[in-house]
Amino acid sequence: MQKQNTRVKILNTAFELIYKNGFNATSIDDIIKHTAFTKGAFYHHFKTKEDLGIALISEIIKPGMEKALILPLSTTKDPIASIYYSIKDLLLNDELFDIKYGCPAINLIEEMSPTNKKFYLQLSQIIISWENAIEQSIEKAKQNKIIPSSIISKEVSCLVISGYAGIRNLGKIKGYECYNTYLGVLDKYLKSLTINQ
Amino acid sequence: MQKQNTRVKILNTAFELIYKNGFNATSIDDIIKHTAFTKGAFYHHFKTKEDLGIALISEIIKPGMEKALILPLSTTKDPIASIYYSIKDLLLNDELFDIKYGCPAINLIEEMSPTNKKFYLQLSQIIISWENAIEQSIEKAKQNKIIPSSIISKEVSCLVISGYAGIRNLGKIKGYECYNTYLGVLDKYLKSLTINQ
DNA sequence: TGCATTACATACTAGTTAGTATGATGCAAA
DNA sequence: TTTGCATCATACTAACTAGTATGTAATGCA
Repeated sequence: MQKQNTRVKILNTAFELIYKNGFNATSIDDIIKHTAFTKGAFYHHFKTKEDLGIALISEIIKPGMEKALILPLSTTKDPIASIYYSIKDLLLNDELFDIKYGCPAINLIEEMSPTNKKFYLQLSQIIISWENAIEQSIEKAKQNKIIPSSIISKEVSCLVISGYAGIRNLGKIKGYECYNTYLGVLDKYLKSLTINQ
Repeated sequence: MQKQNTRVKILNTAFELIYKNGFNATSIDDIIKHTAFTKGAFYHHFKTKEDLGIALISEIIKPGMEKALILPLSTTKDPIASIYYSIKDLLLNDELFDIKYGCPAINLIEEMSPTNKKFYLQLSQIIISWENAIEQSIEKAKQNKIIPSSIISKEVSCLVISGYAGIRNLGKIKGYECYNTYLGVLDKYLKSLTINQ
């Protein structure tokens, strides 16, 4: 019980610091300084710093992305609208995330995936899952005659995901205004795919 | 003459290492180890590591982005096509960039702009310049009756730039295939704006 | 030619880094 | 009660970090 508590506390503290400053720029001393624990506790629960990073992804970032972006798509009657609103909710209403620091998953892809294979594999899974969820939504919309069958679902998912990744990057330098602009054009794009626009 | 040479050599070496590994993960010792010079040379030409980073942006990254993405837009007769082809050229033909490591400018925005004001200001300028160039292209296309005046140029630039930033991030985990998919949907989107599709 | 400045090289420092070694405490089962 | 394991704390190390101090060779200029 207390074991889980300590581990989770360290993990949450690490998440916040790494989210704001990056993985390499956040030291283990930094992390434990922000908790009531010491280095002994850290290395009791995590084998290495890399181990902490992997736990961070699989236990915090991945569930968070799934809850915000994937789950809404699998339970909806209006797949096209759900793509839009899941992203809108995440960008405008998620209190956990600060526009200045972007998206935790995208940040880690940027920083770690080119140089660390374990990070690369974990982060790939998140993106591929989201990609699949969007593509299934598009196929569902085709079946429901909401959008024409000529639409290539892979292209839609590519534009949606790259747009999300990009706007979370640009938000760091342009602020909230660009989120609203992006949501406006995303909405128009998705509606332009539908048969009765 | 030789002074410029040493500085430029250090700068180019630093660019390559920082492009691949990030700014924080690249040490000054790393950089000079990849040149024929020593720490004395480094600190003769650069006041601090931050100073090197700023020089990197203004002397290598900014001119590179302007040449690849901004200049083609200001000298063309077909502004919409130029937006597409400038990005296509950069993604598929630029030998300097490796898909695995993304875009140097986007990488630095991701890593440094939230925590370093000088980086933030320099990198903002690049994005704003590109944004303005795209918006002017859209306005030009409106004047030439290529696209309807109802199109909001700010929205187009937002989708194009966020798409570029995002796909250079996703390229790190998905490889070249996603560049082609992205270029396909970018082409379709831009053509969907035109009057005679 | 003499001199000052530039352009480096070498050797250092103080602080930080991930990770380890060892010890203390509590708790659960025997 | 005692044994053993889990849960931490403290103190350490070796390697690395940005930056400095100081010296020296080359270069431009009077």
